[in-house]
Amino acid sequence: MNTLAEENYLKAIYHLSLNDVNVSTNQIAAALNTKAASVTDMLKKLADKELINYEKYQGVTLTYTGEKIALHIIRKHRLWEYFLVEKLHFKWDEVHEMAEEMEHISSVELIDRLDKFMDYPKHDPHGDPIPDRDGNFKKHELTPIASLNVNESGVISGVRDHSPTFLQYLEKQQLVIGKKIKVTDIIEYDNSMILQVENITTHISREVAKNLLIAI
Amino acid sequence: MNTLAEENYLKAIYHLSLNDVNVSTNQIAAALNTKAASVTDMLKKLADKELINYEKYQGVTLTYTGEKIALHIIRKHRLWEYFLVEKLHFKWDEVHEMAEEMEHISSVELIDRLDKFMDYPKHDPHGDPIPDRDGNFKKHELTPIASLNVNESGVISGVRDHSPTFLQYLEKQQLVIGKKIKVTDIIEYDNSMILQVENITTHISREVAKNLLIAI
DNA sequence: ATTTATTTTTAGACAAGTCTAAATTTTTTG
DNA sequence: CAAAAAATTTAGACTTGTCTAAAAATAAAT
Ligand SMILES: [Mn+2]
Ligand SMILES: [Mn+2]
Ligand SMILES: [Mn+2]
Ligand SMILES: [Mn+2]
Repeated sequence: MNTLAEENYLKAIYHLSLNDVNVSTNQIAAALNTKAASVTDMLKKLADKELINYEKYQGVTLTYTGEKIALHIIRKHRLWEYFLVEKLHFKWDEVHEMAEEMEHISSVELIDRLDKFMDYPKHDPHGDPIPDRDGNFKKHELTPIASLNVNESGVISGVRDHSPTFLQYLEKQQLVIGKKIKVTDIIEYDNSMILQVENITTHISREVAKNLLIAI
Repeated sequence: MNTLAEENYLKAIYHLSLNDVNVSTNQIAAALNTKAASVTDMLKKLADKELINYEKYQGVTLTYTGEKIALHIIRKHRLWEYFLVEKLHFKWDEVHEMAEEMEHISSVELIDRLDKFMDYPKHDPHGDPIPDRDGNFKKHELTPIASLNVNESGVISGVRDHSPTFLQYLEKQQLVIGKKIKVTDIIEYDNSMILQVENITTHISREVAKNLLIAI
């Protein structure tokens, strides 16, 4: 159907589209660790297949079909991540690279059965929503802890940075999905925040606060 | 590490090596649905990497390293087949094509945990042995039902033909792994065989008898 | 509104893997 | 054992996806 490279481009374009309506050649190149010239070549191919809308120098958007394909790959990625954590007991910082390979397994029946096997999980280990087989999902409105004021609270529900180092740090601080937190103080000097995480008090930098998301 | 194409060649050579010490270019081409010229190109590459012993016009054998890699791919293939049947409830004739893709997922830790998750199965859904992480397995000595005489019996433990049509036929006749069978008669005219499978009497052709394996 | 800087595209090349057609080697056979 | 047949390798070409370097277009800045 589509090659591995094409799938990776579609997925990257989808993710970049969440921040910008039109996605630029250079953004894609950066996301895929490749060069702008290579991206241009691929954009032509994807446009020929009518998976993206592409006008020279103007950046791209996904077509309806392109978005469906991207969402299906993301569905597979997140279901496999859930499987790896819930069934094989990997930690949340260990699964992304494996899922990058597994998301390209083509069988639709397989992924639907995997979904059922795990009882239709709604979110992956990082709190990201898992699209259903039609590509639909509820996008939960999350805010960074950084946007809270003193005495406000919420439940940790997602991360903005998926890097293993960040995830490992969070785990060590017990700042994991589902934990209820409350901002008890904000240090004026560097805007760092003091959190109450259940019984524990934790001090996090502004940087961390920006990348840790909560539902209020 | 190795490309998808290289892995498929190594696996094909391994399987063909079970029947012939030296594997020929044409045999590999047939097994992989490709052309002899393409095979020659790849054999040079695999020889450069010291994964096969190759002398022009003489056919190939796997090196120690080449065989280890082949066995690791086969381990992954069979563990995923087991997973698909035992956990996702696919039928034994449905899983091979999916496993052809899944066998290339690279993580060793993943496959070891999958192995543990399923409690270290020894055979895949078709009765083929699953190598352990070091590539070791007990090769069970199986014989085709065709080699039995009247009144001899055994337990169905493997198949020589893995095609969906054959597997579907066997399932319909209840001739599945683990069933005890006894040869009650052999028809002289066409060498077909009458079997007692638990309470049922079944009549199978010589062709089927040759491709259905039992442990005695 | 030009000039400069940045982004994007084009041109040309390369590696992997495949193919067809032709040349070579091995095997078979009369 | 020489001629024919079969198997294998080489030569040259093509596709996919990538790259560098140069050209063209767009955006930013004086
Ligand atoms: Mn991920
Ligand atoms: Mn995730
Ligand atoms: Mn199989
Ligand atoms: Mn099998």
